[in-house]
Amino acid sequence: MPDGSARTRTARAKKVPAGEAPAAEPPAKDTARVRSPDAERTRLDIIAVARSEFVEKGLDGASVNDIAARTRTTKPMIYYYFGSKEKLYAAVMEEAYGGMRAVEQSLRLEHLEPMEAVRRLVEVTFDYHADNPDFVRLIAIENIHLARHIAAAPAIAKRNAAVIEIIRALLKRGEQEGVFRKGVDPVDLHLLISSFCFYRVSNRHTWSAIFGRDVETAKHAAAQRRMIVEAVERYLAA
Amino acid sequence: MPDGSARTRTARAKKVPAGEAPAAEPPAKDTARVRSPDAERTRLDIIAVARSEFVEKGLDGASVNDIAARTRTTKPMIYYYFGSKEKLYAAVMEEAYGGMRAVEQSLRLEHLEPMEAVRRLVEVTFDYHADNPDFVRLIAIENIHLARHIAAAPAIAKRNAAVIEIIRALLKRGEQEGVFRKGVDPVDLHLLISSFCFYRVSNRHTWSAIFGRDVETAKHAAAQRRMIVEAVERYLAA
DNA sequence: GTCTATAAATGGATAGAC
DNA sequence: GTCTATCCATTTATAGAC
Repeated sequence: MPDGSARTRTARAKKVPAGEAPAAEPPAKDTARVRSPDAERTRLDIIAVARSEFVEKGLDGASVNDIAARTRTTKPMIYYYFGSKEKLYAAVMEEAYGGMRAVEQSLRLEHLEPMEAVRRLVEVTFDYHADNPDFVRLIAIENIHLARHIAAAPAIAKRNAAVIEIIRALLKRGEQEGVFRKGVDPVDLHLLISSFCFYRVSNRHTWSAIFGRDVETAKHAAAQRRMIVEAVERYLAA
Repeated sequence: MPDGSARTRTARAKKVPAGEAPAAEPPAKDTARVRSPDAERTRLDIIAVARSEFVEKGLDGASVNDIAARTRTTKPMIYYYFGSKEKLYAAVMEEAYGGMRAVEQSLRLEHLEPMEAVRRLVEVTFDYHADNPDFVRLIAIENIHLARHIAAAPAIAKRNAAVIEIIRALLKRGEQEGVFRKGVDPVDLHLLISSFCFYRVSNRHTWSAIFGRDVETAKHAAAQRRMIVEAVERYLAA
């Protein structure tokens, strides 16, 4: 089993963790001091193309040949940089969570009334998923593969679990002010919010095939946005 | 593009819809009068094995070789019965929705008070998803493939859209009795319920990788079940 | 209807020159 | 670091005997 990708290694001193063949000294990838500007440019090019291919066709559906063809470089370079198709995919996954994380960090909910803060949290979560269907697809694909690749990269988990603390603080404040009920679990609340925002994007194809409704219609999207906001507000109300 | 699979054809009189090569008279599959009992047995055997392989590895990840190996028959037979890997997958998909549909039909909500009926609807939906993770995976996989295969089989859509009428009737009754608010869209309500029940199963792997919580723990499952019931009840309350 | 054997293409991955 | 050319396993799919 791979360790996620070479990216997680930060210290040059550390050698290959003893097990696989060293494979011709992979490029040391310090974000601080990059070996070659071109190398990093090539690397980002590969990641961008790979992301789009994996989004469209999944891990098994995508082919390294096709990825290489859309790159400015060639197939052996992909293996030189990433070692395998699966490690390339893992590198794509690692970047995928970045956006939502950034949004969550910029929320600054502590300046708002608790109920107002919840509304904002839900709306922001809704909008992010609606605006980033590629992100949603990547997560769905990763779940098909049992989250093997993000499970192998603990850094991802650590950074992402931060939302829970934001929600926990908000719940506590709301309880103390008497506007929220007591005993709500922050992880479960996050589940309630995320599930709706995610599912309406991830399952929009079966949904529109079965119910003949284009979920993405602006009119329905707005109604659904109001719906989840209100559902969460009412659920939390004291 | 295929029409879904040979299964949807009911009349023997109908010939191949003009386009592809007839390919050696595919087995006429009337559920009423089956040609050979063994043939139907073989067919069901293939479907069962294929379902399990597709569930585990997805459409692209599964291989016809592996499916055939686990069957009591051989690879050419799979092509004889289904024509292609993708049509075999489509046949699996067509059966996938059967269970949930059956559950919905047996609900008999009209004998319950509206609020009690909603609770029951939510609980049954929750339990079905929790007890059938394979079903959830198939739907997730189908969405990765843009629901191409169920979109090609309109019969699936028609049968499944029936829940909406059940919900619509329930909402109307609740409104008239004054216990439900007005103006709730039945499709959106179905979305609110389904999203939570589906997502907590479909995304349990990334979820447990990130939040380190096994969603399937009985304790958490029970809490989440109460949560979605209560969230929907409060959302609907007049 | 059911099998053995194989075609034909594509897949991931590398050797080795520069 | 980057490329050309290629290896070899695996894949979907069929031909053809029975």
